[in-house]
Amino acid sequence: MDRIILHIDVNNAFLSWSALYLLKNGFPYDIRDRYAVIGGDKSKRKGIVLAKSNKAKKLGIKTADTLYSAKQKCKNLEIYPSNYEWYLKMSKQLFNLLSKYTNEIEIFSVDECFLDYTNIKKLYGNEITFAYKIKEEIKNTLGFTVNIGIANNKLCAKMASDFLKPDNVHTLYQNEIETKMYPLDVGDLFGVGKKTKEKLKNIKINTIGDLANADYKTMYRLFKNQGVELIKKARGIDDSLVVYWKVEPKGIGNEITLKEDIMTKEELYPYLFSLSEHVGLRIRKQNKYAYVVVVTLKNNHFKRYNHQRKLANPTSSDEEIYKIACSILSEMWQDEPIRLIGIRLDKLTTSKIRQISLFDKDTSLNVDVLEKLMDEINDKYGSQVIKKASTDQKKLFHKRLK
DNA sequence: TCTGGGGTCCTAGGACCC
DNA sequence: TCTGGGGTCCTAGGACCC
Repeated sequence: MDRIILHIDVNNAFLSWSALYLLKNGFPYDIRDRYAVIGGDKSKRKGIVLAKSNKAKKLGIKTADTLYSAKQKCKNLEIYPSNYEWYLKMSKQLFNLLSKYTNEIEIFSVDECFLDYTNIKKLYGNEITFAYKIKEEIKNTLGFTVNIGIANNKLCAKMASDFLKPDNVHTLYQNEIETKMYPLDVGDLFGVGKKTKEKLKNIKINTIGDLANADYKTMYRLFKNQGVELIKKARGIDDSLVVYWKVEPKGIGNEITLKEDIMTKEELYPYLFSLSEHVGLRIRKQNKYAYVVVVTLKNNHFKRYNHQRKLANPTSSDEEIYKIACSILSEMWQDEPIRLIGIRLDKLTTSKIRQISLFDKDTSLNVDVLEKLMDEINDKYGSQVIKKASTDQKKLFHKRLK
């Protein structure tokens, strides 16, 4: 049976949500009807467009444009600040509304999600009718519009929700891929960014259809495995599941653009310290520890580079993170003006204990740890090593460890 | 008045072990 | 003295997404 997947995407999320916030607080008009953008703080050197109204979009203003260039495109552009706390609230309201119908929802970002309709179709009927119904429900109860894409997999549902905006429902079923998707510019394909698009255009691949029919050998030569994946995507093939349980983050990072470029290592230490506190707090909130600390720098030419260090024992301590970060910074220091600095914790684990010596007498070993240890041994030496042991043998093993 | 911050995934090369 | 390859781990960097 074909799957039915919906992708729900808030139209101009940050701008729509800010519009609602302003209206709620007595603002005289709806910024969705103006030449308006949500912008970063210029005084902090973050002057870029985060979201734009449809009117502003029509003048060619794009997300991530500098506010300067956005104003070049529209002299009387209105710029409003972002309000992340409010955005999170609105986001939560949206997902709560949708979870009335099913819990098979995958939250993809603050303003979009996938919904697996396959199993609830018998409850709610035709998916197109359902999509229109919840689109209206969202508009009437929450006050903002969404686009909904309907397809037989996540990739096509996402592509479909990107068709004509705003406030629309589109389908992109298997049998519509050639007519609806093949004519699109190859850069419109999810997963094809600026660089890949350029490379593709160089070999005369201009549309998604061109990519779908591209020569495997050529694609492999130029893009390796990614090339083969790209062809599959262009043909609308995607087997990935709607993952509706809470996804554990793989890493935790914070970075900051400095008010001015900084020339010396020593001046960066205070920033490194406060970043350590930030990521430390976040990782402890999740009861996790990190095996890897990464320091990222961006120089005044916007070149980014990073160094990392793997730890023997994972950590969640501010001081430890800070010390390691300082040491990494020294190692990577190139004596050039620095615009941005960041710390990231990677390879997260829920357990602080990594290695247990089999002959260590005073390990406070519990079953969880034993299981983890077994997993590690199995991973390393092949699954049969421990699987074959009987339960009794396992107990014996456990006892010996004690 | 130049150009954010949070992520994920992939690749390539070197070290190291068997 | 000479010569493998397979596998894993680690690091750096790149591309992409919202």
